[in-house]
Amino acid sequence: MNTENTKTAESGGVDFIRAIINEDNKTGKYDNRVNTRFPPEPNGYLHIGHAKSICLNFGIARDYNGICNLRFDDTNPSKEEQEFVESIQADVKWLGFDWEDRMYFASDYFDQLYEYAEQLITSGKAFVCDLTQEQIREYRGTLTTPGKESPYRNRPIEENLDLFRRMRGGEFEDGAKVLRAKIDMNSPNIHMRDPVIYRIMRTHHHRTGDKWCIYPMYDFTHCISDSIEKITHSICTLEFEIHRPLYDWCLDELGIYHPQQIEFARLNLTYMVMSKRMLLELVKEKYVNGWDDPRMPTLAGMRRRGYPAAAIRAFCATIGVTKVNSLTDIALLEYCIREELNKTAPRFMAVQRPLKVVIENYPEGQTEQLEAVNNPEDPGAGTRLVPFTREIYIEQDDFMEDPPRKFFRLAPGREVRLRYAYFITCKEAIKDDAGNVVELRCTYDPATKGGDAPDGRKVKGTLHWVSAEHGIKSEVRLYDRLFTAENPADAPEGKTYKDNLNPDSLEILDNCYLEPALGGLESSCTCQFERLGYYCLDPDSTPEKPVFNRTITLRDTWAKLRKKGKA
RNA sequence: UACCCCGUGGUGUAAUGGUAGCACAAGUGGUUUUGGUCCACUUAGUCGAGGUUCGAAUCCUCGCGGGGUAGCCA
Repeated sequence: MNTENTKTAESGGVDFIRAIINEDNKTGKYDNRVNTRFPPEPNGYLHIGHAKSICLNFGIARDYNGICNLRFDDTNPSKEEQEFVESIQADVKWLGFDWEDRMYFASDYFDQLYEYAEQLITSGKAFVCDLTQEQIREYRGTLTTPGKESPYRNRPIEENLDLFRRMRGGEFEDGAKVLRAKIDMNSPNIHMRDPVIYRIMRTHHHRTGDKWCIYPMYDFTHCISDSIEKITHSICTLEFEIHRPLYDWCLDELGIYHPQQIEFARLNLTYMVMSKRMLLELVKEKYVNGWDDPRMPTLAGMRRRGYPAAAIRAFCATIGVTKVNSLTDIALLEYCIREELNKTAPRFMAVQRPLKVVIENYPEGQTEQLEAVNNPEDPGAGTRLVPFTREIYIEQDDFMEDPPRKFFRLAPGREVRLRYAYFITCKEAIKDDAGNVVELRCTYDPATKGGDAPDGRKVKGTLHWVSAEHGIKSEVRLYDRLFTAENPADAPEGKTYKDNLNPDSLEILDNCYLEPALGGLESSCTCQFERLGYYCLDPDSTPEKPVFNRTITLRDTWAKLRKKGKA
């Protein structure tokens, strides 16, 4: 077993949590055991922020030859659904992690949790309180003023036990009574002011059905669940820092095995929101087309968008783990995606906005099969044949009638290379009545077959193309950032994050042409459309009409030049 | 204004009392049958003031700034 972690391929190095574990292993605190857990509540889909936690927890287990459990924190049935339980499992697996036979549910512990609650009552550390919700709030005090004790605080133990059993038995209305830990109403930490640990709630639970009408609260459940599972390091996000004294209190009062809670800063990404409430709203109010909309920061959305799991893992390793509240530039994620895809994605040619080109001196009816490289980064990927004909499509952006200085593509009288094919020269641009260029008449040089001129002459531009006769018609969906503000959740007075929605986050192109090899593509594979970007097949595809999602564009220095007005 | 946490280039991080480094972003050149990739280079940082020390991003004090916490949510 590794007791000291140094560096592994997928972890960024020794973060502060691994440093704590190294120290614990030095002192033998947990007998050099490492057991983490990923504990989502099944009330929504997992997002990239969860990926950070998953990579951390499963990554630590991997690095120390320990184990990581998947545990559903399902103690509030009013928000939880089986659909989410399933999507969470699918997403963790897709990300590349395996909990093996260790999938647990907090609801599996309801019986034990109940016993521990009785134990707390018996030791005089918990009481049944009849105060209303509003009264409890008043008695709690505020951030700057102490609370005051509930009049029910000193009920005899036997009475508390009896009342709690009758709560479980369904004798009282929802909300009529709660079980509270008896700690300290003067604590500067509000979470220690006799926190509620059980409430009456007649809600059907997605796993335990109607067996229970009382449900334990997070603070009581989580520490005990960790204890039951013999977790060593219970890693959670910063907002639970203030809950740690309660976590420790419960386990100490119960006198049971005591894991160590460690908090880290959650992920924030520019131009994205990560709150479950907001994501749920985007879905319910149809600002996006479901949880797996490719614009969503959900893992399901990113998967559909074509982001490789390896890229997300690399991203999580790159951002590191600290306690600093931060806002990570989405460009870093995009870099990781491009880096992964550049290595792995097979290349193809596709035209998004077609402009017909007729090669006047190319024989009518002739088809040549030209050899194209599948991936210049991977010689083992081999080659394929692409059909070339007299009429082809090129990209509208690749022609300008009156080009600026630094435009290297096609223009009247100019010669360019068609990738893997021939040099062509533009002879004439044909326009419609409105003056739009609708067709180009060109000639080709037969001696340049394959793309090289025997006389050594050079061209500045190389264009992608698709045979008009052989091209597969397709729909392509172009995605842009969902929000226009760097930090959409941080909206000005009177506005909400929804006012920061980008109205142009989705553009649908329905007249695109694909080279024939794209017809037999596997749906799970993200490929490159040369010179355009990375794309993947969407589940909306039909045999008649494939639909592609643009995962991300290639880096485009030409677009950057134009944007800055330098060209 | 109570308690807790956190402040290193534009962004994310490393340096655990001993040369402030890496990545992204930005920019400049080179290579190139993808204006991709790749390569080289440039810009730019320890929140502030004291203190301890031969030596401080690191330890101490006081400020300043940011975040969290008042669910019968997690």
